Amino acid sequence: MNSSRPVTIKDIARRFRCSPSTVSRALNDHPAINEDTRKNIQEYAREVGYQRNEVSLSLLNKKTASLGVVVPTISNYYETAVIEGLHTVLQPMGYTLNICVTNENYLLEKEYLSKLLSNRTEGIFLSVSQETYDSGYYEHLENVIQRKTPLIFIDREYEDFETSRATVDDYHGAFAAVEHLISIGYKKIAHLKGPNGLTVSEQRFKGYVDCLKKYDMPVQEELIINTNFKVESAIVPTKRLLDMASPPDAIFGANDQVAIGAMRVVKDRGLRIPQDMGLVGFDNSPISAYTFPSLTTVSRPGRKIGMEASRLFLNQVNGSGDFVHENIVLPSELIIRESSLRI
Amino acid sequence: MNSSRPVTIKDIARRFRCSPSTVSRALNDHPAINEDTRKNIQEYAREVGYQRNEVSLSLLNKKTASLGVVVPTISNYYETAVIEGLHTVLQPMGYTLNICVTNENYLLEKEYLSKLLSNRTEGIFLSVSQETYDSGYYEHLENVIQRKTPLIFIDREYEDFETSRATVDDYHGAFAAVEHLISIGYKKIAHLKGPNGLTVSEQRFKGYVDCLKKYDMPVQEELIINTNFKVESAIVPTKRLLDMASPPDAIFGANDQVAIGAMRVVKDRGLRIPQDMGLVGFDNSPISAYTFPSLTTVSRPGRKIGMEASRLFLNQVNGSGDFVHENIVLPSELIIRESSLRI
DNA sequence: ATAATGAATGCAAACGTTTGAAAAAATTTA
DNA sequence: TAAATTTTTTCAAACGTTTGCATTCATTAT
Repeated sequence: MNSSRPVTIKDIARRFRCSPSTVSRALNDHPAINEDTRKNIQEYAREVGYQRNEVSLSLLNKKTASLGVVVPTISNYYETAVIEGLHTVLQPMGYTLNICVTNENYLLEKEYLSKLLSNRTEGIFLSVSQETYDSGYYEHLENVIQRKTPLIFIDREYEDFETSRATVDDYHGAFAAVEHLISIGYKKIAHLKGPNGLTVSEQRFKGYVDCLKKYDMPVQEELIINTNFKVESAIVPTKRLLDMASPPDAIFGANDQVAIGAMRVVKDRGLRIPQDMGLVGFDNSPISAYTFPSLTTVSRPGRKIGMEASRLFLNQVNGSGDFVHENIVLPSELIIRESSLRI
Repeated sequence: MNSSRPVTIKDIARRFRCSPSTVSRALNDHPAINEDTRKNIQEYAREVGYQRNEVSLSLLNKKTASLGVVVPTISNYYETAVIEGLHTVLQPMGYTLNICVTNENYLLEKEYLSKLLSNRTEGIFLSVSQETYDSGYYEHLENVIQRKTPLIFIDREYEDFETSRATVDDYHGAFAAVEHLISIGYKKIAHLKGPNGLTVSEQRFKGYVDCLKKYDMPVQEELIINTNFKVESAIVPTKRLLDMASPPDAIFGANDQVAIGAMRVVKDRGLRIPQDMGLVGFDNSPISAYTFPSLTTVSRPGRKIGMEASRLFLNQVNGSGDFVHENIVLPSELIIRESSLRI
């Protein structure tokens, strides 16, 4: 009663004066077990709250049914949507997700990967941290590759690694967003860029630049300012844009958060959106539809990414040895709302 | 080279024609091992990418260093803040967090708890799902208690369970919010309530009701409408409020999301905030400071809750047997911003 | 009664690691 | 050179479970 040691098969065996094998078979409904024995043992097991020790089974079968999800953050809508997608597919298959948050920190990422391998995780979904990306380190991944643990990149990738990958087409999403602003008639479009070095930031930035070029519009250094993807980080940059001698008439934010930050500053200055200033975000976060005015944005199918990534993993696990890595790129979709609809 | 079986201590022992014990001791810097042997073995181990199998160690030591975090959702700011708090304290201590999302589903919650126990998780942080709460089921918890696995409730609780618990003082937060609206001079205050049955919803609701009563203001059924805590769910209810013969002049939203939904509807109707309509939310989510007007709200220290919950867990683990359960209630704080500052 | 069958159970090894105690090997001391 | 000491290594058991094979026991057929 006061001993909290979990009851084991051996305990039950002692109680019934039989061998552990018999108990194991009884609990697993093995046919070669006497009906009465089976019933008695099962009943007793239920009574004393027996729960099979999965750790020992993992050791025996070399299967842990657990997967690692290593992400830089979980405080954005998109990341949680991805996790939800992974969950939707993998949970019903008996997998447990081990979510590790690196806070964009290389050392933590490294430690997590090592720990996951030590715990014999059967697969790893990785969105590399910014620090890792910046530094160009990749030794911590070699171990994963060497061990042939399936590794699926989410969003961020190393070009020179042979792995599967699921990504949103940030480039074309950004391109479409800027093209839309141009089509409406905005002439001078600024960009609140995401953190340097991240694939998502750079791809969106590239979409922005290429679109301007396509329409023979100048790409002006002073119209491109960095943020860290958080609301606050858009405040100062936006003020700087508005303080310019000839300020932009539209802003393309690298995500909804910074667009919303910009929206606030613009309105504070008494400018009207979209008449005086056009505004586009990225993510299609739930709140973007309910700002005032509602925010034109680019949808990013996080849930789908999670589900696709799961599929890639399952392919790799179930497939034969000569498995070919896939690179899934899901389209992003421009969602036109009030913040850019100047008539 | 092509065999992906992880290299074990036995493999290394074979290679050096020594016993596994020697290898184990060499890798762990045991003093009774010859310096040369140690160096050779360590070098070779590094070369072949040896990583200790933690599963076998878990079995041996009956320690898994993994903790379960069972929450209904991770798509809100608050929940992720809590997880971050847990993380901050527990990660450096070597614990791995196993995050399980129940989607407010009883069966899933039950399955997760059972799985966590089977995996010999050393502690569980639980915010029970709404379904569980509604149904009043608790058998799935008995197992946890019986096994003496430390169980820390976060926010939601069962009154009749002897466990530790960390919570925000929703009641007084809500009370303060409504009192603030009254002090400003708002006369008819509506409430966009959270899902019925949840402690957080009910406590905030109770704070609202009690505050009205304190100031001899009537509690009117038709001014209290349910939402599901999401932005969209505030739209129809707010419209219904505004369509009333004599509509309210202030709205207290059960969280920031619904307050922001309400804000949108109110502005669509051409009403001014805070002049024609006062508005208060709950959570102090990052975006609430940057809406236009910025949203008066009640801060909810999610990070702190996570850290406190960690502390409760550690107390229970390190403490002596005659451990007394603690019930931490952190204060929430009214953050006054523009949406309620009618002068 | 005995051999042959079938049903029910037990034995032992395996998964990978650690660890106290014993053994072996090397070194020092007398 | 033998004994004593120290250093280094090995043995064996343990963690909890499963499973092929061997064993026991009861039943049936001869």
